Amino acid sequence: MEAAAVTSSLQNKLDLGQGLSFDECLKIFADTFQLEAPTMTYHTAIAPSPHIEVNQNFHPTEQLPAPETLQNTATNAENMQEMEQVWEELLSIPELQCLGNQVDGFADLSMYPNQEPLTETVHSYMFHSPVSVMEKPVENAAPVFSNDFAGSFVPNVPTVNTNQTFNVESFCDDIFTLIDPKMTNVPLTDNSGQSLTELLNEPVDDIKDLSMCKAFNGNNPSDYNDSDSGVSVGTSPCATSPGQSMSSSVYGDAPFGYSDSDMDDMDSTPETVQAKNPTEEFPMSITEDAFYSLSPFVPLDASFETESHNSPETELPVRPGHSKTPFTKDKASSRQEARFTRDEQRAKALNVPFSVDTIVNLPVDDFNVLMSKHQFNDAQLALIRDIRRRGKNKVAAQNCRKKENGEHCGAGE
DNA sequence: CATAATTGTCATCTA
DNA sequence: ACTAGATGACAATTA
Repeated sequence: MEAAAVTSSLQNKLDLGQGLSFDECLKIFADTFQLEAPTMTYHTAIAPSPHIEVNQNFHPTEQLPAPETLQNTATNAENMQEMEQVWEELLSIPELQCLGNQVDGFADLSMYPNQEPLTETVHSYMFHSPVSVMEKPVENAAPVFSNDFAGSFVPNVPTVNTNQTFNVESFCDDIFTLIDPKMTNVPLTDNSGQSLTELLNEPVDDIKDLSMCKAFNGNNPSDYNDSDSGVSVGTSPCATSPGQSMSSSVYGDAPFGYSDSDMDDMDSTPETVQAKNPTEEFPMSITEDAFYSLSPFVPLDASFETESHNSPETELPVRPGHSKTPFTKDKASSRQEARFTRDEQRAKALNVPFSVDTIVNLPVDDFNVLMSKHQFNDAQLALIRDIRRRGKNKVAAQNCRKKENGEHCGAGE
């Protein structure tokens, strides 16, 4: 039984403790059903979602699927029923719940085949935060999400033609190209190199974008509440009620596994997936996640691979004050990135549309202009200042230590 | 498990 | 008054 084969294959991997990415699962699918992974069409294989062409070259008028697409479509149709069965089995596996979310994301999309902004969002974002897609009230999915996002952080993001084939491998490649600084020369979010004008022109200046963070923050209020300096964040309207809102469903299933220990608070109420205030009705801002997803400091590849793990301690550090162990031993190699991710996370929590690097390295004048340009709330301002202060102090400390070592070497040795 | 080294952060001072 | 830099101290983590 192929269904059983797939299920057991995935389950086996999970049992082995391997990170199982969505991509990987799909490949298992493709292998089992003898599909050509590169041209596997999601709309028949998984859900009646539109074809999505993840191609850097977007051809708005190109509606006809490639020949191989049709072929695979037929092939998939033959296996569709069986695959549905597989999915049911797979979704019965707790570790693969995220797949269900992601598929649901596809399904949701399929319901709105013409919502290009949304599919555009999916293209660059869905795999990183399936829950957001899943839970996003598509009816309310204002184009502002994806539009702002695309315009803000991924100016080169290809527009998705919903009638085209979804190319699995190219999709993944593109995704990683987009999110992995190692695979792209484009500093997508590390806008430290950008001119102030460029930064200011970023359409992330709408306070709505910022408010949308509340959906995300909601599930992680302590995230910004735990500012190391203890400054500020308490004033955030986002930090209303710790332990509430979207909670672990987001972090647990979120490919990026924002399972910072800061989120411990929420673990007690994993089912509390609800907004605390009107602004939180926005499940998540594309901007924020996209931003951090693309952050050069986020170990995306690692987190992506472990997205299905749901292990709260597999990702990201904790602030020193926390008693929890921020890192597992296998994460040691990514300590540096994860360290930086702390502030990235905080910024993410408050939907600060700039990279930590930008915040830290921007000249005072430019920084002030930037702050005035974007209408940040108190919490965001405080956080940004903290990030800037910490970032600068970190550099200063490093310099100081270098200097100390140099002096010691020069004088004593 | 204990220890030293490393690193990030905070507090404080100075320019 | 504000910011940046320097530095000591502390805590967390790693080797």
